[in-house]
Amino acid sequence: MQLRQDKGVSRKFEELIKLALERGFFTSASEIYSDAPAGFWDYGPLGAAMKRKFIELWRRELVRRDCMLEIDGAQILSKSVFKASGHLDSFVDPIARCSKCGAIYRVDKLIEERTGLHVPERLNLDEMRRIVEENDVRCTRCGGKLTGYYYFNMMFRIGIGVAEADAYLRPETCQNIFVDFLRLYKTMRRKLPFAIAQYGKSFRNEISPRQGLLRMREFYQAEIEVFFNPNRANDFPKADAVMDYELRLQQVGESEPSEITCREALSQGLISSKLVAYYLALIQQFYEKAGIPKERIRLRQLGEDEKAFYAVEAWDLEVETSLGWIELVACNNRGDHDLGGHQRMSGQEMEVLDDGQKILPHVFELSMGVDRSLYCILENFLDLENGKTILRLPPYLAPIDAAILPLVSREPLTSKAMEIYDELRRDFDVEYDDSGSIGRRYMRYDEVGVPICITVDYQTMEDDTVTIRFRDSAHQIRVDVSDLPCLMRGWLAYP
RNA sequence: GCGGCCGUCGUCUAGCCUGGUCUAGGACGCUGGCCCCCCGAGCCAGCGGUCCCGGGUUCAAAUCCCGGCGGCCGCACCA
Repeated sequence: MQLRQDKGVSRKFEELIKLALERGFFTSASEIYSDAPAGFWDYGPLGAAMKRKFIELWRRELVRRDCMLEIDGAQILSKSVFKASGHLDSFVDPIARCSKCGAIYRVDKLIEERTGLHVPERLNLDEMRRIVEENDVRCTRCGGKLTGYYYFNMMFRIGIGVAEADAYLRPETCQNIFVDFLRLYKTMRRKLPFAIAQYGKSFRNEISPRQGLLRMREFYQAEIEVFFNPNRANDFPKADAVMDYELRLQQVGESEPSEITCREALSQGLISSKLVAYYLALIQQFYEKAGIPKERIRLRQLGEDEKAFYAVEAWDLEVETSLGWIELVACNNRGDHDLGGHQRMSGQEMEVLDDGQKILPHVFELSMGVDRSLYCILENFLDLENGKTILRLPPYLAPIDAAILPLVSREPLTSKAMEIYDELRRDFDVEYDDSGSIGRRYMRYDEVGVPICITVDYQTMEDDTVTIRFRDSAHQIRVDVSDLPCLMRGWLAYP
């Protein structure tokens, strides 16, 4: 049930991009230059503030809730890291060029398209060339022969120092976590199972970035890597608390998700272990806390042909938008792919003691696309009814907590409003605004999701009370100025 | 990267086909003033445009031609 439109992007997508540009959520990077490459975006003040609040929710609902360790790693990592992780060899597309017209093709896709033969993921270039020649696969445009076979690696390669030694911008944040695993395990005094989290930038040289924040070349990930003993993945008492929680699972071959408790999913064998069930529950709950309605969330199981090269079990958390279902979190069981790879490559033994024996931990990850998540949340709460734009964000995700507005731009109301602004602005993200009629200002702040407006009027001058006007209902109440900090903390509180 | 459509103030757009009257017009927004107002009020003034970039044709290019860059959709890839 894709909601994808036949023509153009959705109206909501367009309105959101427009709002983002006009009000400072995000804008394309290098904008004023005509050579600005696609796939790079700058967050403006409101976007940066909202992202900060989103990450704070992530810390609250995942990192702190589950006692994870959070690190902040380098974005440039050595070539060896990516040899070990497999990205150097496997994070590639096989490419060939038409010798006549220069058209560029993905060889595996072209073979499948022309011959119907399925090309396995890890077939090497020579074999692909052989298949091309045996089946006389040619350029679809001019019929020319294919030449110049090579692998296009989606990592950005960079040169370090004057010698320009090969290194790469990380294509996923988690490699730092794997490389640092043993030191963290030893120094932070953890026992399996435990998780390490990281929020930061990743870089992928996408062939064709599209759709604003949804596919970028430089993007934020918030990743969680859970290290566990594969023999004891069901010895996991923490999961008991979520056993009756209903996951919205969509298995391979199904077209709709179905709600099923963790307990039931485990007994039917849909999920490999209690540990995996627990983390799937946590991530689904996180998006519910972010305000996405449950029926717009699904955990879709990936088939063999869809999974990343390192995954042995994979679920994507997806959210339904006006553009269709968008993948926000890859939930992958990476097995021992990463620690095993780094152990072989570095010679550093990665095995740890658990349950009386040395084992190489397996990894289950929750790899979240932050920018995509922000898009989906913004779109979800964008209300365009009645010719007005109201961004009905949960208060704890709103970039601005409150606006402080003198009813009219005249003394002593302006000074009084400024006084309240001075009083609040170190504890809250508040703005002062006396420009334009009060109605216009209410609308202005509705558009960017400010949940409450604090209006200073003539009565304020008499009894030190202000009008509180709520974004979602437009209802007003009167409160004492001295009660504002306490009341605001309540209105902005997490659920 | 291919194919289709497209690119004019912050945003939306008129003009492009039929080159000159365009030193590019309007609306919304924004700024200042009057007004002093509890849900986008009104009036006045103002700011704001490399017409995506580069080249070509022409006496003359937003307009015609070529190349590039970018956007959207489709193919594909993915957080």
